[in-house]
Amino acid sequence: MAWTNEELASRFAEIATLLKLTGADRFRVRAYERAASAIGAAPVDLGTLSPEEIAELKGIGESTARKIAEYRETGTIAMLEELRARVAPGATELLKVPGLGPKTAILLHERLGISGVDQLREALEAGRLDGLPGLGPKTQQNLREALDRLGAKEDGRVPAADALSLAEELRARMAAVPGVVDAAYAGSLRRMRETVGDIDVLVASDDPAPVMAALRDSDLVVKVLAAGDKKTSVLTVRGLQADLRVVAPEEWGAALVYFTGSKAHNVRIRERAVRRGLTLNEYGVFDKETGERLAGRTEAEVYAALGLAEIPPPLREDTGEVEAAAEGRLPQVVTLADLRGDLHGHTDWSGDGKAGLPEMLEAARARGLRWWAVTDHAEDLTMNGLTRERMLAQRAEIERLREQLPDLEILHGAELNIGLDGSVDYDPDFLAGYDFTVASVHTLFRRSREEQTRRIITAMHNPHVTAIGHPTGRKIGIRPGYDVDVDALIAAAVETGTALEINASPRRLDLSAEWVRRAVEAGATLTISSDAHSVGDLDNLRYGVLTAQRGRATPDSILNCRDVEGLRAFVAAKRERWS
DNA sequence: GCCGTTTTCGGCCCGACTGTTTTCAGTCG
Repeated sequence: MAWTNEELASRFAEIATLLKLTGADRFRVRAYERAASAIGAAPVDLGTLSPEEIAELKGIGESTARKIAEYRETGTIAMLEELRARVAPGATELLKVPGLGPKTAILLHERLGISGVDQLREALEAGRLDGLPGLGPKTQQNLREALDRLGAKEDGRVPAADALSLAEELRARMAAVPGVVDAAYAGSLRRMRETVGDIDVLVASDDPAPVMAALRDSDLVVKVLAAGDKKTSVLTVRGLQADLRVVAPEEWGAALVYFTGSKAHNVRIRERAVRRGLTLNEYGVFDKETGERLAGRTEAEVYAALGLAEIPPPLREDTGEVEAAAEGRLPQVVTLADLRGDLHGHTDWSGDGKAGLPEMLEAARARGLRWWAVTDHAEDLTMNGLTRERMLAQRAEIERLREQLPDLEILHGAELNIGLDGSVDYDPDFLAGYDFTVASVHTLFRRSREEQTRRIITAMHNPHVTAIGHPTGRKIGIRPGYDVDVDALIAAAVETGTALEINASPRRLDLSAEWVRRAVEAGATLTISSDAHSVGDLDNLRYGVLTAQRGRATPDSILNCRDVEGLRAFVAAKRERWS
């Protein structure tokens, strides 16, 4: 079964871009952009639906449905081919230059025949842009600098893992400025997208000037891109743009909604506001007739004024969440407060753990967890693994610590290694001594899809394997992971009663939100696991929760939302059924 | 091109900032 949505979405996005370059009506362009996003986010493979069913999806009408059918039948779309023939091949890359939009791209092409960034560079150097309307010396200089930055990075987005610490640092510095009531990072980072294009920091204060100055003068900033009374944009040391917006405290909720996005979500709720005789902007919800202010201090207040339940940030992608919130059928997604324990964590008993067992346990307890599974590496991982003897010694140590930490339940587990044949470390009797195990692939990534899939499914049939760790092995921005049929893993997880991990490390987020959604729909049980190697890593659980929210997972799908008896019952059920 | 608490046509989100515009267009988010 081919999964064609992503491919289709990119074709429609291309149509939208090409239409812009032909000067098409902007609403028509927006319709294609919406169609692309609706296709990309559809929870079912459009290859399996009839044209009538496809046209029922929000944002997809008759015309788009016809083009989808055409693409399925012929492998292409005539309109797209015509546009490709009309627009010069390099023209779309002009739109990737910050500050250069469709109007300027068309102007450059019509007046100077420019249809690519290299041609633009040459024309700038030769002074051929002089005298064109709207392209004075400042604009030309901005274009030169934008072209230089464009050459320095491959694409504009970086893994969220690379932006989080900088965002947190910026937030903390802004929060420390006198007069600041609240500070948060927003944008795609708050929605927990896997990659982000910039960092958005929002501050509530009645005195914006010192906050703006604190950012401009920061040692984290290499260039100020724009500086106004309400908004400042800078380029940071890591080449990532950061936008700062300061609002009054009573505007905080409205600004947080606006700055968190997504853009498509904002457009959707503003349309809803207009239909109800209201105006929504970053300062609040207002009555259109009287101008009276109706909401703005909190996000919940803003959504309520629009007749909506509060929508968790990861769901704000205009993929049906607004309609669901209006009809009271928003999924009650898992929250950090729902987590009672953590099922994957390391100590310095493993070669790669950085903190001692007592420290890790105390840190888990301090974060409000009721139980914590110690899962150091098993012996087959030669560098970091523990022998049987060391494992038994650790178990004895845990026994002692249980008396010292009466309000934290300690589970003794292990992170097992899945061999190429699907076997795991130790023998069945030894494995039966663990309270819980997670089994992961750590070696031989470059095997075929069939081998990898068979390997993991075989491990799932082991009665002592409770969960599969980081099921695809990817590291965002570093490596794609091994080739594996995740749909088959999900089916086997349901069949065998094995849990699938949502590894909460921002570098992994594995399973991804898209796979979480499909696993939840298939009825699988998931874990949200920190995979902590240090005390601070325990805070990564929140990124796992946000990923689970993006995948619309509710607490009943998440193993670590159960109390410890519930967890033990899950482990026992699988052992009894398959032993 | 899509869509309907204004329902099959006439609308389609809203504001900040920049530069070159002497009142606003273009771009961005």
